[in-house]
Amino acid sequence: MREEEEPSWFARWEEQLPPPEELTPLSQSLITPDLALAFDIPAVPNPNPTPGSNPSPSSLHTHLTPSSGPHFDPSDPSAGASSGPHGGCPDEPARTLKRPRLVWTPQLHKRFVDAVAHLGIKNAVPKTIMQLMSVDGLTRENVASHLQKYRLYLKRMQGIGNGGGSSPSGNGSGPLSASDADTERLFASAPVPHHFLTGRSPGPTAAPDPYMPFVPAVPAMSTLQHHHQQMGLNHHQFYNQQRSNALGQFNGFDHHGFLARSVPAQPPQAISMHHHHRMVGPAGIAIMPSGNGYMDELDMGSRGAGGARRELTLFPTGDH
DNA sequence: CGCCGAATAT
DNA sequence: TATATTCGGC
Repeated sequence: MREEEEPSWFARWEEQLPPPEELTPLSQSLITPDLALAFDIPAVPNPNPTPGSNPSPSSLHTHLTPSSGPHFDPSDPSAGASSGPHGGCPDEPARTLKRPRLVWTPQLHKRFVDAVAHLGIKNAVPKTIMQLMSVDGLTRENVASHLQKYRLYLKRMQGIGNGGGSSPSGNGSGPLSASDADTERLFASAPVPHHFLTGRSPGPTAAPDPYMPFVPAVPAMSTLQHHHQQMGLNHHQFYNQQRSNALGQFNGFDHHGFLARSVPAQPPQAISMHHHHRMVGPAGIAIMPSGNGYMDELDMGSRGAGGARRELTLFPTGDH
């Protein structure tokens, strides 16, 4: 019921940008695929050395697919080690190698939703969404797959006539599975724009939604337009920001060149593999006090609950 | 052909 | 399961 909140949409975006720690894992794209496969480690305790002291082993980190750069040169010194003693395929064409499954974390999903919101459901197609997201390594297929699921999710909600954030429980026409719960938490982590459910399309006139600041059909991405110091960011700056933060600095090798070691140790699969620990109420109801389990800085920042508010609040419970 | 979207596969 | 891959239609 609060709607007068209209800070800068981009400000919010910036807010959502996860700290470097969060982005680090994304740089997985850097390591050569074959290396990752070679290292296909079944279990690695804590591949994410977050100095903060938040031993949450699962979720939260977004893994990006290894950027299959057209001509990526995986000449990692450390990486080279793997290609040597194996005697499999000496020359490893990055292509034909399977990328690790992308894990859609709340952050990634948020970007996804924002992009879709900006485009409008009708105009939101995988390729465009992908471009808007500006996530390095993200493929059209990745987005398409997620989009498909997202659409189904929206559809369900439409039927229920509720928008945004609450579980469509109570809907007798749909057996709720654990899968739904999981999915819902993810989707619930990002607010669903109004026009989504109403099937509205933001025309050129654009509705006064906090989601549609401008949205060019496609970022012309022309040369740079230096106009720093501007509150009303231009698309370029906007996107630039995104890009920088989205995947973080996949460019630089990790702090100490340990990337080779630590990264392959973090196969996305492994993460999605074991996620059992969940706190469930006696009645079997998720104990999500405020609604969703994921609480990014966004929420906290807005609320200013006062008290502890820093870092991502995965799960308040360190229980395991 | 590329792309989208739904089905299908893993 | 969630995500990837395939397939048919524009």
